[in-house]
Amino acid sequence: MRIASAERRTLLVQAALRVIAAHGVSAATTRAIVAEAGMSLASFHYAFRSHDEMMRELIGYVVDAESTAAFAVLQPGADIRTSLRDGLRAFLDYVIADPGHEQVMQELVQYSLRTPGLESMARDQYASYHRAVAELLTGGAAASGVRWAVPVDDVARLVVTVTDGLTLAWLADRDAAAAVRVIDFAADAIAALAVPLTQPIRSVP
Amino acid sequence: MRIASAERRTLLVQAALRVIAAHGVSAATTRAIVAEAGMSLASFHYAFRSHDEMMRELIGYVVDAESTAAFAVLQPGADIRTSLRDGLRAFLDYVIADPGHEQVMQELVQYSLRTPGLESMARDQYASYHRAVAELLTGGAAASGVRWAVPVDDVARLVVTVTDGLTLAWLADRDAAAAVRVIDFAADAIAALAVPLTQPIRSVP
DNA sequence: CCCATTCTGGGTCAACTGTCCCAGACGTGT
DNA sequence: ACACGTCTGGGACAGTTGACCCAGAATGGG
Repeated sequence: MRIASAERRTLLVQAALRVIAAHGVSAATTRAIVAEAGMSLASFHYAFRSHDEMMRELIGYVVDAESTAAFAVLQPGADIRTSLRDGLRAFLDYVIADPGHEQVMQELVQYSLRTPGLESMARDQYASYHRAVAELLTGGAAASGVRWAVPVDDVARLVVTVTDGLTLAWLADRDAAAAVRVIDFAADAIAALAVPLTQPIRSVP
Repeated sequence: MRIASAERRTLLVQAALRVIAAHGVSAATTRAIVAEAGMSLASFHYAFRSHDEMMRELIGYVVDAESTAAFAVLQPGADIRTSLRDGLRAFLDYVIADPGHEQVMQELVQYSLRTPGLESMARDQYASYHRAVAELLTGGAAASGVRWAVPVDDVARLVVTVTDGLTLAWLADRDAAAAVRVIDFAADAIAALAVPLTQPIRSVP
């Protein structure tokens, strides 16, 4: 093999993610990971200097993956309230369909916060969320012919606050109906922050 | 000693909580806990059959503690929007003052969700939160001369959703100003669910 | 004061962890 | 075909973990 060096790192990271999704961060031991990847212990330490180094790369990997996963389809013409509601419901459906994935994200944030030297990665993870949602909100507003009356970054933080709270509560009590009620309320409330875009915005009125 | 049996269990649980707050769930090993409690290994296994049994009791302990910790002071006469905003801000101040505590709560939820046989404790934890917040909301509404236009349990879930999302984001990026903006928005939006209580409610109008 | 019960100190055990090592298999360029 | 660098298998290591065991200290009732 020739190009395997970086690729095998990715294979090990993905195997580690499968182990974490199935049994949690604490079960992601070096041996469990290589077993999942079908490799031997020596291969692991040939690709990574240490288990910690692999975890660092893993967190960077999920942050990148998350920031490019725009799991919302913007429908031009729909009003912003409907777009928000549909987007949040799609997110909930996704969590319900694959609870392991969001649980991994939550666990990795905790892991980052707890591991010396990795605290900044938790910040990066949230910055990545906020940026992705802000882009979605900007696109959604344009598609609905509105603009945000407050900075879009603030609106993005609201949305992420809701999705996080929503996810945690659903993971704990699996009450999807209650989650939908939260979504409908949040969509209404957040949509109220959008104002009609009658005129192109100009700097000096 | 005579009554030490139950008391020593509590002492060990509290020592375990201190260890978890300082270094996370994974650091809460039997030896670290007895060191924190100033006991010997034998004492631990005299009080608890196993480390797992202690963790189960620990989670029950924090759920009980949380449900009786009404960390909000209701001010009669204040309007409900102000009460909500002040209550949420007080919660944020508390998180900022003692980040370890809420981080422990988050970690314990993840631990419950991951540990076979403890999944129901995560549900209990959230049921406990929702019940406590619902009581607070009922009291707050009464103190402000309003009533909730939707079931108070739904309002409670909204509040818990916000506090969870708020806490996670702040733990990650420590942006208190952004958290306050979220709070102010949430207080406005949720207060809109309250309607004036002009008449005593009667079953048949 | 003595004795039975309750507790503890220290040692021990097997299991598991991350890490390392080395002989040898593999593929590649010549 | 050959030699060389790249990789892997299996084994080993020290450290840590949860659990246990037993002799003996502490304690309180008689």
